[in-house]
Amino acid sequence: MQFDEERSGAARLTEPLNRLPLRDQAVGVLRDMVVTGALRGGERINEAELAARLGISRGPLREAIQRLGAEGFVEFRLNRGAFVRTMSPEQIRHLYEVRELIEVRAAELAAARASETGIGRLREMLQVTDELLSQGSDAAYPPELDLHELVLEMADNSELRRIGSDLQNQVKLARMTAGRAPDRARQALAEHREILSAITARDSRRANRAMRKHLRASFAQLFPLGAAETDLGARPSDAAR
Amino acid sequence: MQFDEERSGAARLTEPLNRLPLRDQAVGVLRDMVVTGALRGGERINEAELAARLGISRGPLREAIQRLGAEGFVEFRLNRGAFVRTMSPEQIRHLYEVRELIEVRAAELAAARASETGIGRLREMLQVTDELLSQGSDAAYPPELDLHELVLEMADNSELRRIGSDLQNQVKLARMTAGRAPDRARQALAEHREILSAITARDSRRANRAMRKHLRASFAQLFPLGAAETDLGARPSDAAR
DNA sequence: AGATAGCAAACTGTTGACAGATGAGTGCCA
DNA sequence: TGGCACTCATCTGTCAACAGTTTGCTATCT
Repeated sequence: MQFDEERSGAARLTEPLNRLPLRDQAVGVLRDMVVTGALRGGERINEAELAARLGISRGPLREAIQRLGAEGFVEFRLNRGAFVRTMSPEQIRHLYEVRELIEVRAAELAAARASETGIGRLREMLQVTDELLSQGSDAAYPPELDLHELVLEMADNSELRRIGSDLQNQVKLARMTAGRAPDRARQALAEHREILSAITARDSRRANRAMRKHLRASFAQLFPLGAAETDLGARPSDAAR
Repeated sequence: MQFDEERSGAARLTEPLNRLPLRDQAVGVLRDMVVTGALRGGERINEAELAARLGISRGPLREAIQRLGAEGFVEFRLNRGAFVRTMSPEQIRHLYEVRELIEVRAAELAAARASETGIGRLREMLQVTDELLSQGSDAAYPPELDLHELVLEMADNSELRRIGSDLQNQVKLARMTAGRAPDRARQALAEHREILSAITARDSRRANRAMRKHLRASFAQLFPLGAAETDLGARPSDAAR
């Protein structure tokens, strides 16, 4: 999100040819710490201690914390510093409402707009998905393969991608505060398969329905009851262009 | 966005009872400087000079710049610092695509969900709008009255509001880079009136259409040609709940 | 004259230290 | 024994200075 070279995954404190500013490395590490629970919801961030732990000084760390703040990972209290954000069930419901809006449209656009090379990448992922499905239920994607990020990219709209990635982060935070839920990996894979299949077939309507179904199931898993509260309707829209 | 007390408008470097951290005051000032053109697109931000101009040191200023970065107002280059972001015509098109998605839904939800007191506030704004319409064409809303923010608030979804406000900022940036366009104030007021009327009547379909029409006209003004490129369809959706 | 290597100024990235605020703990008083 | 004021350690907010990089300029060589 800041430099070309930055990747969203676990940024190590190593040194590439052009080592990134400590601030940017810290952003990556902090994001990971929040979504993995190394920093727990509601916990106060002790700057001096954390800086020492990362082996940097408070300056770059404070800059990183500001970024986390803008991304919704932490909140600030006057003269008390930063606290890891917790999301209320209502906020999580709101989040999934917006996520559905964004990602369903992304799936539609991906089906309508994806380039040939893009379709190729989707096919690869589809193949990986099928292999995982044929294997055991403890299957998991390799970490660099993320269906939602891929769909957002295929949609070919820089702003949609920016917002979508932001929401992906929020979802990770929501999963932390809501606590780990029962294993849904296998089910999710099957839903992914349907999404991928629809997009590679360039079928916007089917992509719409498949993504919507997937997201609602994902939400229902977080809150087994009351999932039907959001009634946004599943009407497909005409494809763009 | 960071503390309760922060307001989005022109934050002065004064001191309330609990004076905000310099960093937060700087965020407000910098946002204003970008959207008013005091800092021009593409311009490099000289930290030492700007800090001196604001009467603060580089520390808090750098933290503020990080926030601006996360908000999309500035971009970073390694060892070159921060530069005020410019948006390409394509990025602006993308922005308006997403804005339509978000704000049209917000208008629908506002019509469906707005509380009685919320409807009251909308009626007030409707009245102000009518007064302005009956006056000269140089009429303008008082700065604290923003239809789009109000609609986002009425939609009663914290995440939708967060994303929507973010997009509002992007739009301001887009207006700067696209340059001031011909006077559309009067036309915009009429469109606002239709939106307000629809929401206070709790008519989601009409609110949908009115907001969509308004946003497309707003986009067309920035790019008089090629506005029809985004063909997202104007189908109304069922109201939520 | 044009190109190139070296130098110096300017600026970012980073650090450590100071000042003010917060809140937990302590002792005093009713 | 319960409540309250005070004290003090801890931590955030802020600043000033140091270090490494980038870039424009100058001088030299071809």
